[in-house]
Amino acid sequence: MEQPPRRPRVTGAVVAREAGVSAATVSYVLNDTPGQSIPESTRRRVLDAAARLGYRPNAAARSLRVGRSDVVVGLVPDTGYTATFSALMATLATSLSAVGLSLLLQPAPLGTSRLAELLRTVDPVGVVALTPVDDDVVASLQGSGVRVVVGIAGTGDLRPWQVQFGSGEFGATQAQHLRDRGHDRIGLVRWAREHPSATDLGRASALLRVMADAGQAQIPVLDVPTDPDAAEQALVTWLRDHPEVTAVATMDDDVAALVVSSADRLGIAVPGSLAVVGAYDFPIGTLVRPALTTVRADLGALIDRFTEIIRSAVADPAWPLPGRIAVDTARIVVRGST
Amino acid sequence: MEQPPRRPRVTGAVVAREAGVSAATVSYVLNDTPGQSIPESTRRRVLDAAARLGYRPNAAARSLRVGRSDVVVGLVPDTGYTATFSALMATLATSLSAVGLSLLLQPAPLGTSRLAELLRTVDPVGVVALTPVDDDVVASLQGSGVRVVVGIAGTGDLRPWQVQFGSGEFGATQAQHLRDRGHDRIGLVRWAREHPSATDLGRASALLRVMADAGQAQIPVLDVPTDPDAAEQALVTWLRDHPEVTAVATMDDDVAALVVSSADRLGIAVPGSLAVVGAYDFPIGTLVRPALTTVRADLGALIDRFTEIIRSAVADPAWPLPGRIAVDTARIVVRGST
DNA sequence: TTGTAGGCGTTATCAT
DNA sequence: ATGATAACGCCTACAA
Repeated sequence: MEQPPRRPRVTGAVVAREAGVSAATVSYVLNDTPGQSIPESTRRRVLDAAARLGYRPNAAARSLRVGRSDVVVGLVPDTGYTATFSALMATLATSLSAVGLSLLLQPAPLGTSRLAELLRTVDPVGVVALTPVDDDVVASLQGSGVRVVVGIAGTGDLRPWQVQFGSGEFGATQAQHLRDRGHDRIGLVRWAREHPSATDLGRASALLRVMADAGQAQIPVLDVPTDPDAAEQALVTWLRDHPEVTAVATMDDDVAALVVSSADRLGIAVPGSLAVVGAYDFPIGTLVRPALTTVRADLGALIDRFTEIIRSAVADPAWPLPGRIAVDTARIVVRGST
Repeated sequence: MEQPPRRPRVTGAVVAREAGVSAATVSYVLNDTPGQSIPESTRRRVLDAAARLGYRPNAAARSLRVGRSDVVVGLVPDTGYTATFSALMATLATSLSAVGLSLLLQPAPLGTSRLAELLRTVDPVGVVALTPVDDDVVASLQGSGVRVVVGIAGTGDLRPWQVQFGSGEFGATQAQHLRDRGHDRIGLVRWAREHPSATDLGRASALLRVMADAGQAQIPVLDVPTDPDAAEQALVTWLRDHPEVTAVATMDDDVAALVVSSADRLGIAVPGSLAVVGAYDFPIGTLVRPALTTVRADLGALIDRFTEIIRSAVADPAWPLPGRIAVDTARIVVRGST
């Protein structure tokens, strides 16, 4: 097995020779450089030659010249990288490539120094952070030619260049849906964790905010153990202890499915006596009966927004930073459980 | 809100000036160029200067010079990009970055022309394909300086530079486990699809292969409709029609969970009267009772192998292509359902 | 042992 | 309207 010979590179110079013009002209034509008047005939000759030879501009040379690459760095969590995030990144890659940008994945969390290294090496034009970024990281980003940073906000305030995604709105959307269905005493069921994540907390507080308007000042919360038997036991006890609760919102469809099956065992009718709304639209949601009403992120909308922000930041040298942007991506999917 | 000023770039020349040597010496020291004898004192001065200034070699310039980048392109399916694949890519990114390579995600399927474009623009050093690649794509890869291609094999023969992953072995592992448990009449349960995928077919044939040795020449197959009610109906009927079946292997844990709950309703004891083995270790598997025995990919092993292959292909200019490689990554996770 | 010089492919400035 | 030419940062023969 031999390494095959590398075929010669088609450079701008080769195209220029083929078209009978200079390399500069090729560049002008191919980039539609403003302030140049190229006659249509020349233009055609260059375009034809480029197409015929299959010319592709070299990314490295271009980056070296303009001092910035076409790369958008995607910071992905090194743990808890969910199917939702993954779908988002894959789709974002498609969407960015349509505007001539490439997505380069980097696992996070990255220390500031490590990230700074990366930035100076590849000169990315933008950063998409699916993981929270610290202030000092953002500071190092600002000095290194990165034009735009869009990210997922955790708790706390949004930063400039950040787009908020998920968490809080999910809770509000769940609560709103239950209110619309006439419920004013709802409960929250989550997985028991040592330390509740920012998402957990955000979800709960959003729920509380919406329900407060409906006259419910406090929300009973159940932290479900991961062990199946203990989980069902806990659920059964909790449901018995909170007869005033007519609906529950859950952190994800897995717990929601558990709630439905426990209610079934207790003879509690769903959604008649207890409404259940899940989250993330897991496959299990369509397998249980009744099928789960759930909340999921409208990734299409989010990605369009991401791409548009990045695109305009790249295209316009004096792009006005948008300050804070909030994108509401939570969508309710109504099925049988509410 | 203003665009902050870009701080000046730390180039090799700057480091050279700081260290009081020439740019060439800096390059020699930083790259450990063989055949050069640099005194320790000079060496230290250069290293110190580089560290002090935070020097990072520019990827674009290096690529331009060397004619090849440090980028490994990852071809990801634009549909059916599962959590498993995503975890694989994220981890692979980490693992590659440890050897100085970057992962650049590209959505697939890409037509040959589109892929060829990409290759000529970024000059990747390797390609990791999570999606099957056609012969002509491989051909175009060979001519463009790509040093290695590792991929997921579908049906058919493995190609040189390809590493096989998943599918077939899953079926064999499931069957082997059930044989070990004493079953010699097993059934296969999958989701009903218009066109069975290569994975579906591979899984079934591997199952058949193993069971043939145990004296079972044919395997009853049930294609479960996605509608929940129809699904349970189909399962109940099928279980009644195949009393000889003492164990079932399923395509994933979602169907497996469904089998368990249907068996429960029919009064069939699991695993006493019916053993069930799922696949992919979905969260639902630990939520049902009995918890699901399942098969999952040992991604750690796979990624180590991917990285090692890529690393050596990149490091050694005359890397002997390994022909075909098969990595067995299927691992059984024994829980209560078998 | 270390420095000089040339070139990788592109784009931008300045002539023509 | 188009063509030389320089420069981006790095690597590496070759010269000193």
